[in-house]
Amino acid sequence: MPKRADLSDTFCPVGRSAELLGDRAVLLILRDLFFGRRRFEAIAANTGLGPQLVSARLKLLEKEGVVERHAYQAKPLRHEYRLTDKGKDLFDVLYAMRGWAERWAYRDGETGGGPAMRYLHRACGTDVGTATICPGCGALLGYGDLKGEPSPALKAEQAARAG
Amino acid sequence: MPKRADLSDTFCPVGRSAELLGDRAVLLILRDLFFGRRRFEAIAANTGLGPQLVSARLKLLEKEGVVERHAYQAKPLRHEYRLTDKGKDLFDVLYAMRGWAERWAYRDGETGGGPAMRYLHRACGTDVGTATICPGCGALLGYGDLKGEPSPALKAEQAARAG
DNA sequence: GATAGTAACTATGATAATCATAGTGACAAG
DNA sequence: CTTGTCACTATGATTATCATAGTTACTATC
Repeated sequence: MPKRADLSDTFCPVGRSAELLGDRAVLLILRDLFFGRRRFEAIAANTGLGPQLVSARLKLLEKEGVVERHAYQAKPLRHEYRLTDKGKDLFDVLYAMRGWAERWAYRDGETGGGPAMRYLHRACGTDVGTATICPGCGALLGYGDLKGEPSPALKAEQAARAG
Repeated sequence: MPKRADLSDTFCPVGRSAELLGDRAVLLILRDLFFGRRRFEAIAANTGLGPQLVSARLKLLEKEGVVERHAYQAKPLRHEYRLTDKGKDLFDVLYAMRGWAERWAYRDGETGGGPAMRYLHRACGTDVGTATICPGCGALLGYGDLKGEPSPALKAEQAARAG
């Protein structure tokens, strides 16, 4: 790519988000962070992205205040990456993307019947499907309210990438 | 870029969405389509993307079943692009992106006080802010329920690009 | 105490996507 | 019959991405 046009000073809010989120690598890294993968190598392995790209994007996300680098051991200095509040607030975007894909992006029977990823409302145990409001108790759903459970097929895929 | 890794057969729903949505041009074009811009030239002018990119992405979106090409005149054959149901269902994603940006992506006072883009609930007239449930009447908000109104600054920017 | 990991990166070169700019085809209007 | 509009396609320079290999700083094993 050439020097891509800069959208960081548009007044359009979607344009501003697109500057950061309109990038496959950023989206995949955020997904992994929301999933609890905080280590560089774990993210690189699961996303399938090269270390150079992961490095560049984590630096960008850090600069944007979406993730924080955190040392988790000192002897050989090692860092992990954590979502900030600004980062956690991106959950709605990723959750909407997941909902759309569950509804439209799978051929019949491909997942073996259910969704590729099931979400349960922690408070009441209801399977929320792709809803943003719990069908069981009516509560508005956000990051932390939900417990994700990958389908067997997805779990197998992740295990294969980690090995 | 090299031949980018293919995510269309991951079982991860975010990965599948990212295959399409992890692209600045796609996001900007979708934004314009949701905004009612259906003509090639209007989209190219407003997004600032070159005609080649717009052409390529519209073809991709059509292939994915997100937009439909529709002839609006026959003499000189002219087409416009419309969102399909699958495309309209992406509203939640774009709306979540907009909400995040309104909350985090503007420096103080940059928009002149309010949000860069105001959304009113058609049914009750309430300004919904960045909520997904109407603060006035409690209804769940989707595409078609909302009326967007760009701020003066955003309106001026769009007019400048169209000129 | 030399070899083999482990984790988090950086370096290198080939490939391909993006941008800017210009051009095309079909018609309408002046 | 020249100019204008709309929806594109063509071309060449630039640069991001991928694949692969290498680096640094330790720890654990033989």
